[in-house]
Formats: sequence, structure tokens, C-alpha cells
Amino acid sequence: MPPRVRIAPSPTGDPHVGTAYIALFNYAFARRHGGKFVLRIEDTDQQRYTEGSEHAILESLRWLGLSWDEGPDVGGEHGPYRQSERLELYREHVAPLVASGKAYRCFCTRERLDALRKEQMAAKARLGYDGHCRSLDPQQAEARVQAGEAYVVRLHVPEGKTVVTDRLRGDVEFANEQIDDQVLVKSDGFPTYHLANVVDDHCMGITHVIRGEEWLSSTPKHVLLYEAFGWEQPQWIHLGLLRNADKSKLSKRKNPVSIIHYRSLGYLPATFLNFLATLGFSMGDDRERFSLQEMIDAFEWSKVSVGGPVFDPVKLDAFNADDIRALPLPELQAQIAEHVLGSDRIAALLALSHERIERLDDFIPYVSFFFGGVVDYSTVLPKLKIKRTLAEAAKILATFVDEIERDPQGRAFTPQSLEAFSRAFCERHEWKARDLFTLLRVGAAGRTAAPPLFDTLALVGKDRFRMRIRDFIGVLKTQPKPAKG
RNA sequence: GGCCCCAUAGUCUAGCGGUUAGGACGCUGGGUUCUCAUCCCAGAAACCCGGGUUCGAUUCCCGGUGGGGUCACCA
Repeated sequence: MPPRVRIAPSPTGDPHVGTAYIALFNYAFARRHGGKFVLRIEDTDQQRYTEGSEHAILESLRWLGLSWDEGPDVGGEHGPYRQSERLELYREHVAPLVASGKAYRCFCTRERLDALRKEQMAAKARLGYDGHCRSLDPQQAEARVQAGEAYVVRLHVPEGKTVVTDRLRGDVEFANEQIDDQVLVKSDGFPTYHLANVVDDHCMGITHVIRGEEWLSSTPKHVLLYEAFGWEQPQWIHLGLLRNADKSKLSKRKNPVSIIHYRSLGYLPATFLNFLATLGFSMGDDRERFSLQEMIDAFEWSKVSVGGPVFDPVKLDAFNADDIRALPLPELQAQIAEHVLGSDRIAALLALSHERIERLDDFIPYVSFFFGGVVDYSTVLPKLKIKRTLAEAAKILATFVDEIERDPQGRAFTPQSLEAFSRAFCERHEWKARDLFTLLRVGAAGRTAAPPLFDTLALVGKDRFRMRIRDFIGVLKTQPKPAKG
């Protein structure tokens, strides 16, 4: 039976390189064995749902050339492919679980749960639900539901132990005392990941669950769910997690993680994929530069390593430079015309530079900072005039990039949303707009003079902005004398 | 902290009981070149520690250490 695998991103932000990494392995495995690669959107979190995220994810994966056989846009026999459109299915499946006592309703309030956790932390006890509502009389529970009381549905974890058989790691044992009575249905009626994921994987005929190691410790819950439903488990495969240079899980705090960033800086998709592949897969010989097709042809689990690799952008650059060099000039020119000097982008740059250039030929040097990676701060730094110390400046910028990502408005990164967020930010932190805006301008542009700040930031782009500010903070911190003025 | 995963140069990896421990990026030196880049040559750089098993452990087993993940009505 040919395998069916899936990638199941959740539309909660920018498309992550980790998603691309996992998608690549799913894709290669499916293609190797003539199976199907399914794309499913896991949008069960109403709070974190981000407008436009799904589209960006699809577009990013498409850019990389990882095409799916079934998905929200192309359809398929096992649709719909958005979990928010499958709510009825989850409801149907949970009912018998509750009826048979394999799951139960829980009426505990957030307050009680918080208090419980505090107690457990103080007592250094195991964190987790204490089973308070486990033995509630079903009749009574039903009555409370009818009375309109809020509740969740939890999995009743039985005694014993649960074994996860992982293709890469062998048998992994968990004592069931360690497994929490996981919430399956939230009080808003939406399923949690755990429920939706298991139900969908089964109903979609997924044979191999290939995902990141972060899921390994919740896999016993999934195994238990398969058992509760009486279904056959898929094969589990947990890949190592991509890391930052300090070995922590790859994060935007420390690395550009948006696929869009790599696309907009001009990495070639095939090169990017090749680089990702080398992070966890090896050909077996000394070949490191190979195509997606070559990877597919050679794909075997014995060639996949399980340690979490550091995502090293320096090596990516080397690969990319190599491939650009290999490009015939006409091809290079076409690529640049399309991806660097697209007419939409030129039009946007023109709008901002129109009134600021004196000769036509000034255009390119004037807008040069909208292109490329980090900029050189050495010449602007002496001209930086703010009524704060550089240490304060570094600190506020770090806070800024941190907060902007958590703010729905800031995250949208349009001129309007940026301005609204930035002004509110100044008030909140008691900074003069003038000082903060100067820092943002210099950090993002490497210049003290630029087009209107928020238009500029929006056009520089979120990822490039974040990358430069991070670099700028580093520069500020290493400046010897605190310039006041 | 509990549970779980992982462990070859700075980084990504090959190795699957006996190897001068291989390749790639980066780094250093040299050559080609008007400069730079490319290209070529050379070099420094690794088996986490301690016990076993074995004639022999980087490789198998156990323990420790280190790193990571996870402990949500997020995925």
C-alpha cells in the first residue's frame, strides 16, 4: 500500500522554515514510494488565528516546489482540508468516547486549574490535571451540560504504560501516570490539536506521521486515542528539531525563520531545499549538492539522522553563491528582473523616492538600502543624535522587536499599523517618538535620512527589518562611548 | 524539577567492532588574477566522561555529564 503522509501547519503566523523542513521529508518519502502528500490546515485555535497566514504558507511551500496531492486549494477525496470545516466530524467521534467512559466532561474552572498548578509547583509535584471530574456521575454531568455550564472533554488516561514505536528511535516507553488527562474538546466546542489530529489522520488514511521531535512527548496521548477509537496506529517518525546557533529550538528571536524572508533575500528555492535536506539527510556517499529528485530517488530512513541540527546560514549562503555562479547570465538576469526588480516593487520604491531624487540615475543608490541583508552602521553612528544612551537604545529596540511580534497590529506590518503600534509603544515605554523613530530609521535603513519612516519599514519588510535591528542592537552594545546629544 | 530524545572538528554530516576517522561550510597559508570574487593546492581542527562486553571499541550495553524537547481549553 503506498504511503499517505501529511504536513499540517497551523495558520498562526509567517510560514516557518521548520514547516518547510518537515514538509520536505514528508514529500521525499511520499514520492519515493509513489504515495500521496496531503496538506491540511490545523486552524483549531481561534485566538491565534492570523489572517493571511494560510495563504502565505501555501505560497511558500509552492515556491519551494513541494507540491501536495490533496489540500484546501486543490481538494481531494478526504476533504475538507481545514479543520475548522470538520468540526462536525470531531463531535461525532467524541460522543462515543464519552459514552464509553474513555473520555469525560470536566467542569473545572480556569481558576481551579491555576490554583492546582500553583500548588503542584509549590509542592514540586508532577504538573497536570488531578482527575477531579473523572468520576463525576454521567447523569449529573449531563444535567450540568444541559444547565449551560461550561465544560471541556478530557481523555481518560488508563493505568499502565504506553509505548510509542518510532521509526527512527525505536520503542519509547511512557508510564501512564506521566500522561495528563488531555483536553480533547475546548469549552468553545473546538477540538484541541490532539483530537483533531488523530481523527483527521485516521479519516484521511495517513499511514506515516512524520513530524518534529517536539511532538514526541505528546505522542502517547495520540497512541491512547487510537486505542480508544479502536484504530490502527500510523507509523511514527519524529525528526530532530532545527536549532539556533546556541542549540535552542530555532526561533525568530535569534534567526530569520520565515520562508518568505529567504525568498525575498533571493535564495534559490532548489538550493534552499538542498540545504534543508543536508541538515537531516545524507546521500550515503560524499555528495552534498543534490536535487530534490536525487533526494527522492535515494530516500531511506536509514539515511536520516535524528539529532537536532543547527541551521547555519553561512553554509546556506555558500550553497546559494555556488548555484548563482552556475546560472547562465540570461537566466540570472531573468531571475533578478522577476524577483529583485519586479514592477510592483519598483513602483513602490518609486513612490517613496520620486520627490527625493534629483537625477534619474540617483534612483538606484537612493533606494539601495531596501535591498540586501545587513547594512553598515559605522558611518551613521556618529551622526546618531538621540537623548538617550546607546545602552538604553539597544534595550528599547530589543523590546520593540519583541512586542511588535506579539501585537496583531504590529505584526501586520503595514505603514498604518506600524505607526499605530509605534506611537502606542512610545507612550507605553515613555520614549519620545523622535528618539525611537530615529533609532528605527537608522537601524532599518543604515541612514539618518530616508523616506517617511513607516512606509520605509513596511517596504524594507518585516524579516529584513528584524534582521537589521538585531544586528544594529549588537553594534550599539559594542559602542565604547555613550553618545548623548 | 518530572518525563522523553540526542551526543564524531566551530557548524552540517559519513562511519554501522579492526579506517592514516571521510566529505562539506567556515578558518589559516600558498598559487592563478590589475583588485575583489571565482578557481587550484596545502593546512589546523572531532569520536563528551567513566565503567563493562570483546583479542580489539568512535561503533554494542550500563551509568554520569552536557545539550534539547515537553509538561496549556497553542499547535
